[in-house]
Amino acid sequence: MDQTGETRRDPRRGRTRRALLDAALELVEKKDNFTALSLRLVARKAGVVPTAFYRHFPDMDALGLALVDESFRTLRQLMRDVRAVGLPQKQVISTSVQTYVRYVRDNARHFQFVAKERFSGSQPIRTAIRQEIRLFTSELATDLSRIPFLAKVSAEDLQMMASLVVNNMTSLTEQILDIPVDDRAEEAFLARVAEKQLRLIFLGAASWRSQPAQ
Amino acid sequence: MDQTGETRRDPRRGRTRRALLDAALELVEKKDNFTALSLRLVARKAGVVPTAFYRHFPDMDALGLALVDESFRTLRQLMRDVRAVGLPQKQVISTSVQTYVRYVRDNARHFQFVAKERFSGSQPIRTAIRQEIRLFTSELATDLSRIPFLAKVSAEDLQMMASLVVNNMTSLTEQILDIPVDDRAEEAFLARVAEKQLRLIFLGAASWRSQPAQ
DNA sequence: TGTACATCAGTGAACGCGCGTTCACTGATGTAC
DNA sequence: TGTACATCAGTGAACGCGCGTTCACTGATGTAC
Repeated sequence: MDQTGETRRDPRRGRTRRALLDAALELVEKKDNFTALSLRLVARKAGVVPTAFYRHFPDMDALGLALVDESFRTLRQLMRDVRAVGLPQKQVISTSVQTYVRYVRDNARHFQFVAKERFSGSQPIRTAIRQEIRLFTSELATDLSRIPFLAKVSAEDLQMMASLVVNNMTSLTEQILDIPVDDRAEEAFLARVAEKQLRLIFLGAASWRSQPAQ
Repeated sequence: MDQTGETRRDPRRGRTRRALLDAALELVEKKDNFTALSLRLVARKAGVVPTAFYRHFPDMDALGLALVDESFRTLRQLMRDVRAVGLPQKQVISTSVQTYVRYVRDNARHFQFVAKERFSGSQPIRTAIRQEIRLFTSELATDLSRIPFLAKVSAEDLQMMASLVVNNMTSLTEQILDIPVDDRAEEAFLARVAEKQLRLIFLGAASWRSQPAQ
């Protein structure tokens, strides 16, 4: 009854689990996507025999869901940190984009995994990712509602604006992941475009309702 | 020398090729993604023996590239038609979104394929899709440059705006594909949100440069 | 601290299966006369 | 139009391979005394 994983003290348990997760992340980059991985391949990369896999996950889907969870747990942490610290209002967009790009770089394998599985993963994995993104968008909508010039925007329109922002950050993420890690020039260019896009969105948002049609 | 496919008159050739393409499209919906399909499975679904596959494509990647080509060829045709006809300026956004949503529904399998393979396909397939989207975005930027209130916007900023629009149409596409075909209410809701997002973008675009920062 | 025991992480052999690709073939179809 | 021939789309057997999963096992590690 008390074997919920918390009480299992064998240190190998945690190490091998970590090794399996890391092996999967590495192999996703090399083999196009997660579905293309085999249990045996992941076990081999992690340095254990195939049957050892079952000590940690019932199947590959369970491992994939653990990766989804990890990916968004750290992203939520980032958002919480940013909210707690607050940002200099002056270049809030520029700073946010810079921070985010660095974060994507630092967690490239997790973002790569999510980008790839968002549409082409197994049904449970797709559902889990979609749910996380929906949650994230709602949290952003709440943040937006606190911005003075958006005070009068309806809840539905705030969601609409939040998803506009999320769509474009998603696109930025995927573009960042597509360029070589050392191409700082291209990275800076993509960041600059994303900044402009966000500025344009907020420009539109600021005059929303006040003059809704062209 | 003259055997470029044009001169091969056996009617079975075209029929089986079509059957293979259709089989792959159908199986992509059922099996999560294209990489997960096997040559044997596609051949079986198309009603031919595995070896017959090689009469039409050297490997699965070649079939995938043919599907990418088909998908964007028809999309480009739609765009050309829209440009030729022109749209009533009054509800240009609303009409465009309606037309596009209907088009996505009518070609759901092709769009599904592209959405899934854009990030998780094999390298050649990803590259082909990316190239098509880049081309599409550039064409849209050209269209935007003809809009009077965008006449003074720089080429780079037009690209930036075009990619903003494409990102959000892409997201709309993927959301449309995710809901059941008969859920017209949800479909209408998604279309309405997309319309608002485009209106907000054009609102921002209209005041771009005239007052670049908030 | 030292020992005896229980737990369970990891092993290794075995299985049946679907895979991509090869090869020699069959027979339907289009073409030349 | 009718026939003889060439082309090549589709067949079917065979191969070696990596797969997921089963099972009985070994031995490292933590715990109770």
